Amino acid sequence: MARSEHRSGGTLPVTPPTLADVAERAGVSRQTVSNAVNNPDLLRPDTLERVRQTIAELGYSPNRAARNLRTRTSSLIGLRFAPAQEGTANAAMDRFVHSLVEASEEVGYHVLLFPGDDEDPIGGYDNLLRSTAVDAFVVTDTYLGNPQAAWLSQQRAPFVAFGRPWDDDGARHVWVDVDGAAGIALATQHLIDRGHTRIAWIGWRKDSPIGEDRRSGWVRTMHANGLSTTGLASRVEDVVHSGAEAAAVLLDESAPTAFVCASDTLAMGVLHTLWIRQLAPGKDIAVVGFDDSQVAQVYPVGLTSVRQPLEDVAVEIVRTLRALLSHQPVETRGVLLEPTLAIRDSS
Amino acid sequence: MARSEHRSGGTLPVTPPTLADVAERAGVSRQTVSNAVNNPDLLRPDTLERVRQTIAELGYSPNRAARNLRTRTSSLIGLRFAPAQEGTANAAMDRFVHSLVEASEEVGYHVLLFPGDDEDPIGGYDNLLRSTAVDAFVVTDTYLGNPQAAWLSQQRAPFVAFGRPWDDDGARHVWVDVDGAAGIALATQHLIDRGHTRIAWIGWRKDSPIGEDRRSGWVRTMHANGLSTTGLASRVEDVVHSGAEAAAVLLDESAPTAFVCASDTLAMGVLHTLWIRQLAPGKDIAVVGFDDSQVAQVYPVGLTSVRQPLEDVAVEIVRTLRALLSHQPVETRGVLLEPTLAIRDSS
DNA sequence: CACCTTGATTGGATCGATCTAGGGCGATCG
DNA sequence: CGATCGCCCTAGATCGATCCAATCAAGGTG
Repeated sequence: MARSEHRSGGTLPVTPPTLADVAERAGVSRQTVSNAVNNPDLLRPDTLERVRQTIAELGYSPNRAARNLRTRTSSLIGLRFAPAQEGTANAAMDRFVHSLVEASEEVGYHVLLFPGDDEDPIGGYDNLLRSTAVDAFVVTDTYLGNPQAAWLSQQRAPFVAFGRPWDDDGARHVWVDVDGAAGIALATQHLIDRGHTRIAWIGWRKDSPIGEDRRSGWVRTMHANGLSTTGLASRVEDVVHSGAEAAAVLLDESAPTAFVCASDTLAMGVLHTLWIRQLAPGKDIAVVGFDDSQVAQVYPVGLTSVRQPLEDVAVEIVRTLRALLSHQPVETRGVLLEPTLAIRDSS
Repeated sequence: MARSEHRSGGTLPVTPPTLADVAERAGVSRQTVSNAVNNPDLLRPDTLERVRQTIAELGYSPNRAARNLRTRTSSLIGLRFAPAQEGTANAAMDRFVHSLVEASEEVGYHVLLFPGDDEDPIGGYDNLLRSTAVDAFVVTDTYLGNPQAAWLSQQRAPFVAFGRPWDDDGARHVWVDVDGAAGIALATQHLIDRGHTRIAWIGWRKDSPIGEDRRSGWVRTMHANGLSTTGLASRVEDVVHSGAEAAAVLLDESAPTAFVCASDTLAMGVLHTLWIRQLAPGKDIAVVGFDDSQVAQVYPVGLTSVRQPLEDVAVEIVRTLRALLSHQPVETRGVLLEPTLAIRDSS
């Protein structure tokens, strides 16, 4: 069975070299080459060296499809990719995806993106699962009572969620999340340390568990420092002008000297109100946002913001996925990571 | 050869049904089932119906790995994913990736992300190519004289670039790009229509071909309207404070009434200077940015910005990729798309 | 009626890797 | 000294789909 000749180090041959090519050239069997790649310990050192050299000469790399077929794995992690919403400052996805790609690469996995369809939220998952196109999923939107986590659990599909199963106590899946309350507590304490006592909260509507969680960090820290929260909180939609309006009302009614916000979007609204009223952020009134978005970073004054450790989240998720996929017992059902505070001139 | 029974519509079976399972149950050969999936026209209508029903009953979906192995394709498009740089407003990647994922899905492709390594820019490409893990690539960073495009061309690897081969006239690859000059021309004309005559340009350093291209749109439009550009241009680094400094200098020396910037990042710098000088954006001085980033959208005043038609870019790229992969002759080597202007209160 | 064409379907071979069982060989042991 | 063990390696079978060549039935032609 003569194969086309392979040029070494030049352009890619029309058909890349196969395991059999390497085996023939190195004078060993196919299985030995396979072992050289996957179980080097099984080979005698000199054989290993010889095979490795041949692999290098031919520029051989195992054919993914063949390997996937035989091992019933794909080394792919599926991720439904939703873009940042227009008109908001929410930019977590971008950084998270990058972190996930990096962390996956470290352990030999790649990230496969697929689009989301709000009308058929599990369609994309189902297709990939049925065709065994991916080994596992990372689910990022567990908060809205989405059926994905439950559905995947039911299918026995391996997945890790970024986000706690807020509304489902019975959820049995594994998750990684960032402690938003701790982040807001950090921000609140930071403001208190700067001498503020009347610190207002502008958060999301009450039906958002994430929003309520973050809010609790503010309440907790205020009370722990003997400060009152009455009349200092507002719950609105996550859009700029809502933040602006809320800030205006709070300034009029309660005269706070600082604002802690559930998002950078809301913080931008606060900054807008300050600008209108000729109040200097950071000097007259302090403002803190959440997510350390690009907006927070490039806003002229610099917006202090709670920064999620997305790199660590990604690493933790990949670590957990590996454990799941190798059928090791996963010790903890959930992991909660601590955010940090990116301090800028607005506080 | 008895197989485990498959429950219909319940949890996924331990091993999903195969083509052979469907064939046996429908009382036809494997090839007929394959044809029902891939070449329905070959089947007699009643046979097709019967096979389709069986496929539905079993919840059969072709195994990707097997198909990939046999057809030597993967239906995957590789994309090197670099996150937005911290401290800039550049957010094109996020939206572009989403558009690409959507456009790919439409034609049965998925997007595979892999990390970039500045020290070994072709490493990721090489691995995926050798292991035939992807069918093609989308290359997004052609501008920096990166060796990727040339290397991929040499390897005969199918790819489409998002971005013109600025510095390589001999480049023979296919590309899709957005006409930045036209976008800036649009912005400039918009300002002229508003009555501005002294319109300043703040762009990137001269060694950026993209920056020079965008600048040419400003020059062209100014001259076409009989307006002078002398003393009204500045070239700086793409960071906020450089934009702020440039704006300050220009205001002092040339008293422009409007600024057109090569990026939203620079525009934010301009807005900062205006804020310091108590000048109202949109009233006293007009400002236009580039990229329609989240920053432009949530900045309190609302930053007018040139918006790249990334959805169209993605569609065009996928269309071109399909042509490449089906070995159809690609009629045009490059496609240039027109941006639009997102008009907000800053102008 | 023999011969050819067309349409619908089939069975074996194949893609390139890994799994499984087993073979060769030298070292160790009773 | 033969049996046994472990190490290193090999050959055939296999994963699940598609390619290819061949078969069969039905219809048209001379």
